Amino acid sequence: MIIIDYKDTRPIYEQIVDKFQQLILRGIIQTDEQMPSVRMLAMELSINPNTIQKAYAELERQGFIYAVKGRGNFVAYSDKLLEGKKEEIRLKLQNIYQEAAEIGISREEFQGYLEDGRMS
Amino acid sequence: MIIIDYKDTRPIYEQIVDKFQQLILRGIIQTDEQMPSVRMLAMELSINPNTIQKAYAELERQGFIYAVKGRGNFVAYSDKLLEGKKEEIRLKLQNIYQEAAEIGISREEFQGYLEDGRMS
DNA sequence: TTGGTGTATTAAGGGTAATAGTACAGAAGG
DNA sequence: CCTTCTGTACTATTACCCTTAATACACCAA
Repeated sequence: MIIIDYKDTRPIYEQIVDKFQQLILRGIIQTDEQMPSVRMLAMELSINPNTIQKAYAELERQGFIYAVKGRGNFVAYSDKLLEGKKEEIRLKLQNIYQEAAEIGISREEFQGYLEDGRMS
Repeated sequence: MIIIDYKDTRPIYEQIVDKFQQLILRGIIQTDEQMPSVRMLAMELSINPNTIQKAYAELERQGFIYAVKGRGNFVAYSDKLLEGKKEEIRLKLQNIYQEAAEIGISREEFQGYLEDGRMS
């Protein structure tokens, strides 16, 4: 379900956060479904429980999951999460467009990248 | 010419690299023009010469400048640099589009972000 | 010769990521 | 009640990267 990419320069906990965001937003893990326990997932990925703990704390902070002491972590999906993610993507797109503009790429040329790329 | 943003989480040397890439790609500093000396720029920005040195080494590695011992660093612009930067932007755009697709955003919706944003 | 240039080296500090180990509290089931 | 699972909290340690600091050396030009 989760795979760590050690070639990725981002920290492990961040990769885990992103992966679970995807799984939740795409409905692969559904509302109120139980997340893997901190210790189980740590064992499975051969990393330290503290790292999972950090990822789960972040997911809870962002509203993706909720924790019940003694029972586990559960998915707390709502439409607001999807909207938040969309907004994040809008911002990233803006930043790239700005970066393109800064080196003299016109809006038309930029849009062209999206057209002829036909990105998978 | 160069301003360091201490609120930025990226390392200083990376900010300097990016800034000079822009200045060179936009033609504000032109081919064979002399770069500020390592020591001078360090003084001006109130940072350590080693940090500038690291930025210049990276710029040289990427082909943006060339160094002449005892004389200074000079701009080595060529069209290939602009093409390289465009390719980098294309890749970033692809990654974002893929991220959008992964949470169920259609190509049309994604293109819409570019239209109605009217990004400055 | 003097002063400015790039370059290399070593040492030290600070921050963050990750690991390791321990401890405590709550829930579930026998 | 007891055991075992769960989350949570805390400290210590290791490792890596960024940055500063202080030198030292080689090269070029005036």
